[in-house]
Amino acid sequence: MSAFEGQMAEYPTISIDRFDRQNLTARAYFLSHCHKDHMKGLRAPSLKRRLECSLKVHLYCSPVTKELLLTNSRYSFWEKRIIALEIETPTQISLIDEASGEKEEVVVTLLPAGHCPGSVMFLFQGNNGTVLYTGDFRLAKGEAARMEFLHSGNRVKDIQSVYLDTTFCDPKYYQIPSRMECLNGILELVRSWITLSPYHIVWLNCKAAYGYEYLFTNLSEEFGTQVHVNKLDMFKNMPDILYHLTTDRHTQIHACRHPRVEEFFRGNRLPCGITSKNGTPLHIISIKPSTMWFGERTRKTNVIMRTGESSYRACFSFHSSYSEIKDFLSYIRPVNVYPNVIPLGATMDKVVEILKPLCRSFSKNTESKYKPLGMLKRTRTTYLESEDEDEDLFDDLQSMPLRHKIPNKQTFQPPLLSPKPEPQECPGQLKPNVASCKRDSVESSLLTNFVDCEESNSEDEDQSETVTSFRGNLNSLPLQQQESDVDIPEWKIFFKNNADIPDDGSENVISSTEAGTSQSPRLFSDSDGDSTHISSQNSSQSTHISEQESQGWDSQSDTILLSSQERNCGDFTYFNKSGSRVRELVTTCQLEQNISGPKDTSSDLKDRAQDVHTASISGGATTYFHCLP
DNA sequence: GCGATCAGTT
DNA sequence: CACAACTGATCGC
Repeated sequence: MSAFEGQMAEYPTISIDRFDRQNLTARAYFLSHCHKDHMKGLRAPSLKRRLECSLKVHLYCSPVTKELLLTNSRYSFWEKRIIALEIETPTQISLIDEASGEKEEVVVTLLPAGHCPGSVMFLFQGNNGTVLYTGDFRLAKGEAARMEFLHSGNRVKDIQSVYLDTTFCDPKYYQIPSRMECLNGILELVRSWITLSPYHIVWLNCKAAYGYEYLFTNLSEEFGTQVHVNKLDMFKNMPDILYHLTTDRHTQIHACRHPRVEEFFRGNRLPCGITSKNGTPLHIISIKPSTMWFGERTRKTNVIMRTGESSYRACFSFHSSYSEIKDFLSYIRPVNVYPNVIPLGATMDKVVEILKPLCRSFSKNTESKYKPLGMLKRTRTTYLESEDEDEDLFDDLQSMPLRHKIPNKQTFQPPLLSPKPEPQECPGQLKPNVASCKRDSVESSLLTNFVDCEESNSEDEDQSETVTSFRGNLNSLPLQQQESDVDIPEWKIFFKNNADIPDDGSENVISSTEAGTSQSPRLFSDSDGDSTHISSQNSSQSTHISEQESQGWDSQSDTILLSSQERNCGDFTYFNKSGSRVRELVTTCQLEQNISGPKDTSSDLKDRAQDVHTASISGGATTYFHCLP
């Protein structure tokens, strides 16, 4: 749960993900994603009143978030005041104090966060430095290196502060199986059940929250079976999701909900009420997505656990694991880091103690201030923190030698992908042992196995040593390029294989258990290492919102959008009130001056010029599923 | 009656 | 396995 109060030290006149108390006077609002704990105060009468008399105040978010928000009529009063910003499109925003007329410029860029549909991080650039607010995120190791806008040229931007999702920032959450491993485990479990007969039904016991959509779309795609949900109107303009959902209860996969689900389930009844089909009773299993984690040295990562006769838990996480968080932060190496979340059982101090060593200011204090003789330009690592007045006089090349951007344009590696699992390999669906059904992976058999849950996780382990032993590896991440590469810059790039689990090559342990008399499926899931193929590269979850959306450009006079193509030319592009596009040509230098203030120096200018220059990928498509499966 | 907050549940 | 939302009780306006 986010404990972020809404304001960042560097840009206190904007509020993010909080809309109450001191945030009521913000000059601009930002919403990273559509989860309730990030929307506190967003529909309060006090804010509504403020809005009525402060006409220049807007709420900025991704197009998908805007759509999800406005589907809820309680938020419709925002309609004229929301401005959807395209992903990875730097946009200049004027922060105006309506009383004094005082004005400050800031450039914001939305980066996909992989948490739920529409979820983004906000990268702000302005007179008080570059800061990153991550919102909630799940990014695999190495993803930061692939994010174009965290870089200037081939190097990481100089980021002053990161406001970080620290939900799992505790060594006990060292590793969480990758999205793909989890998805594969669930796919196999579902397959083993619904292929038994048309009366075999799977119920996904999901929370009422966005974030499971990629699970639904993958299941639907894999089995040609739409998923039953209570409500789908929020996806009316997202055909790639909508297509895989249904409100027709006659389907084998359900994700419907009911306040008294547990009692329903005990009575062999689905939350939507049905218990039989054509008079034949249904055989229902429940799968409850839950976060599972493993210690640093744990090899076996069972992504499916059996918790009862007809109940399973499946590994599923909206948030990055401890090692993913550290990987992300150690790549960015900001001067400061501020946790947005205090994990249960932890304290702010403890979290900061973990994160500080990954920041530059820490290096300054603890590492020797060795400077090679003859070096004309000092490194940032040594001095930076105190004052940044003059930092820009110095080239920072020295300070970031280990971090190289991984090119975004890469070719997707098909060999590991077997989009459709070979059905012929699963002749005996009735056979309890699904091992025969496993998909081939190139290097390792990817068994999926459940572990009975009689004993709760024995997996947890030696957490005490994890911190120290891990510390040495922090800068080692950029070398995962051998992974697949993709050409399309949007969410799909996250669907490739990431060797995000440290692999020391130990063996899988398959703990099939329980002779079980029922028809319960036998599933294994392991994951020793790299997950492999995913069912498909998949049905475009690139939920582009259909045309009429992504407008909302009413009263955008304060917003300037630097669109992809034009950025190269140093153009300004923005939208006028009628929604039509207006371009205003400026030179790159003019642009820089607009963005940066008096403190700017040549180096900073150079950096930003590079930003503009390198910002040319990612064609202008509308909107995407910013949940990165 | 509405909203904020808290405890409990899933 | 701890995410995120819902429910219900209580308090205040």
